[in-house]
Amino acid sequence: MNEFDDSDAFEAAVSVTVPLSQRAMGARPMPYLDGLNPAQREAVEVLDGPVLLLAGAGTGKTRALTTRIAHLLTLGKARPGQILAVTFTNKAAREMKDRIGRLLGEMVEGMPWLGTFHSISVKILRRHAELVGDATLQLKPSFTILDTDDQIRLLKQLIAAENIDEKRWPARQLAGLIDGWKNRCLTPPNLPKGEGQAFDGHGGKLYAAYQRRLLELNAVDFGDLLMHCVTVFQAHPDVLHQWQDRFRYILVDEYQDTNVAQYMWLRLLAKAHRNICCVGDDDQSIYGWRGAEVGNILRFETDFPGAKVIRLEQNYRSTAHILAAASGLIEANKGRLGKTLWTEAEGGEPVRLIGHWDSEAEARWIGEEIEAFQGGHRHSVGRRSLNDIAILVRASHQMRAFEDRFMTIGLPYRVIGGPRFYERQEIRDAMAYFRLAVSPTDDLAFERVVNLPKRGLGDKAVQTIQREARERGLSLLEGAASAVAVGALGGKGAAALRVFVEGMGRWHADAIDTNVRHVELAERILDESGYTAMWQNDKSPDAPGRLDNLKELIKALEEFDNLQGFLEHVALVMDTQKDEQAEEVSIMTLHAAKGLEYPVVFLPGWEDGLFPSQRSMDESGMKGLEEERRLAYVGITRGEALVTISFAGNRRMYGQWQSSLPSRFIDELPEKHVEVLTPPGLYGGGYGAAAQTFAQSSMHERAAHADVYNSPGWRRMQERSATRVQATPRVPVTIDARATVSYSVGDRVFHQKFGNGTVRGIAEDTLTVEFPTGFKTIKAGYVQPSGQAGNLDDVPF
DNA sequence: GGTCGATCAGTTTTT
DNA sequence: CTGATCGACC
Repeated sequence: MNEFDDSDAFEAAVSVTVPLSQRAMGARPMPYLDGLNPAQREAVEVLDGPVLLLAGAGTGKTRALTTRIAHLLTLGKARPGQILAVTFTNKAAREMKDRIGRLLGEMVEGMPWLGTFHSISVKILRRHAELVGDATLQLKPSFTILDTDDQIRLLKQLIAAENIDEKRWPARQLAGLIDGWKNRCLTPPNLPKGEGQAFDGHGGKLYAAYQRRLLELNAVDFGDLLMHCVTVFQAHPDVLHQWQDRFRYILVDEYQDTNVAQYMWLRLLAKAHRNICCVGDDDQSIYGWRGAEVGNILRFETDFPGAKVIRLEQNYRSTAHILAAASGLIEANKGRLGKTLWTEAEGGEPVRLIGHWDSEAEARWIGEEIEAFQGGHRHSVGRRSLNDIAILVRASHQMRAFEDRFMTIGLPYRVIGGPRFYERQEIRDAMAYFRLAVSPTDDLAFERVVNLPKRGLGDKAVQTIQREARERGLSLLEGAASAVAVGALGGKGAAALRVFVEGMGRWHADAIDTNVRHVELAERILDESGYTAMWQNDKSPDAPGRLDNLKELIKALEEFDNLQGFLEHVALVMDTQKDEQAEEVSIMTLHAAKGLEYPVVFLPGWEDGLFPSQRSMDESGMKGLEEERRLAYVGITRGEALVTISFAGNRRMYGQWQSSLPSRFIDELPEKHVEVLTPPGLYGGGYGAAAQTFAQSSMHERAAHADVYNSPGWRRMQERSATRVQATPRVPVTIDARATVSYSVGDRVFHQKFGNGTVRGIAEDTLTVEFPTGFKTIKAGYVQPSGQAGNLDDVPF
């Protein structure tokens, strides 16, 4: 319970990791040091004083970091509770725990201060909550953490209270501003005058009102976690000293992504002993748009005079061609700390470059390439599992072309980084019910679920409840009870509200009763409130999926002792790792790909305006362009064996076809390491004369009002490909469809995305299905026989 | 109070 | 072309 006395039992375990007896018997004392290269070894062994570890892509950064921790522990320089190790994501924290565990035996839970900036800040803040606020009102240690939804809802109320036209000044925008301020640790009183004028002159005032309201709700948002910590440290030197003493060694992952608040947080904690080791790569800084300051890493040596800078440059991931292409590109950026990645690996294929007629052709071609890989008919790279292949796009809307295409040809894929489990609507709704049952004063949760499922309680009823609550100084739930009692509400809404309030009373009683099993209680809340029924009665195609998610939520509850503990956990650890066994191609954004690696990588959409993104360049000029270039660098360096860059001359955007020029980044790639492929349909590609004629005639048409094929990039492609014309082999591949069920025309089938439909045609394993949204051609493996087969009511005409 | 149509905007995302 | 959001109407 009390993290202050850490885990002594655990520390005992560490000391026996390498028992003296074993050492005396000749066991190597530090086996984990074996196999490190000289730079990595230095990174592990220079323990005291400030260290900046510049770790290029694929250079064994995590290994160095985790080994360093193992080394600190083994040498007895610090106990586990005295090491602060910060990451940005829960995933990274989890991975570090796992790897330290593997290095030192089963001690995974022993690092209480290994976690994200936010989770560590919560732990710190809970101990000093009363120092946040003013003489009239302070935060309490039981504060709740608001998610983005709650935050927006709150801001909407405040904007309305100020009589501001919410249409011209949307709450989202204000949320963004406030976020930006908190990222820079600007509290309302410290906000520069000019900045406070943002949002039609009301920015500063609304910010102050918002902070006040949060305090009243005993709540904080994500930005507050860091900012409050910093302000507490600054205002209370005694508190700061206590933490400075505790954390003898500090390690920071992805330092290039830190914002001002995180930077201040770290500096304050490291000021006394200066044992801080920051790991990062200035070339992979891609989060400037959300407050990250590359300057933090560039300035490290000035911030910590005498800092030791260690470069990890030996790459263990990619071929020399891939590294050279990436390095050549990133050299165009100014103000880098500078690194030269190298590899011992020999051979490998150059980075491939191909231009396509349009975005559909691009998707088609990539689909065919992947099928060819799967069949093992392609390249030195050999046969590849779908799990080895990733498509990395600049913007998520690019994914659609691939999804559509892969759906049609029956190529299994997964999208990484979509809406996360705990961000889904049904999960948040359920969570709000649980929150309210646990803390009946959670007004935001009340507002979320009071009319969900529909209970006939609209804006007016909610206003009545709010008035009632305010007048009597009650929470909304109590206010609702009171409104029912005094008969402030008429009609059926009153009856429904009574049921809701009574139910909530029962659930709360059960929530605090340790004899009631929380998993069962959770299920009961969802059933008795009518929430489950709401989705059961919902006929939309995603309703079954939502019910599944709710089941999964209940299952996740089993790992906790009570609802309270679960809610606490979920506020910060908003991800669940689902086992990904299936063979699927991964599709994701470049941002989501950071830190990942794949043998085969496709980088489509390298067109000026899309990548680099026009908006980035407009908003941030050269800085923006450089960040885009780093993004390109991140993309290329994800690939291990084969990277393929492509662009399209035409792309459908907002329903309109728009022509585009190849990305300027293409011309920045070093030619020696690039092989230009000939697109099918042009210059005698694999599609035959008819396709070629078609392509060429259309090409002239296009050229009439777009200069795509006169662009430098395109011209150079033509020059390069003049000597080698490579036909694209088209290998027919049968993708193994899942369950083999046979269908006949007229059968009812269900599809995850399109819902229920009727089979109208069959060709081999491909079905033509009529969905409410239209006809689709789909591999049989992608649909299931519909449970409602034979129900004539559901069959159109 | 709920539903349906018009209107409008439209990167990248973690906690 | 989509999807989200808001206001008018039932």
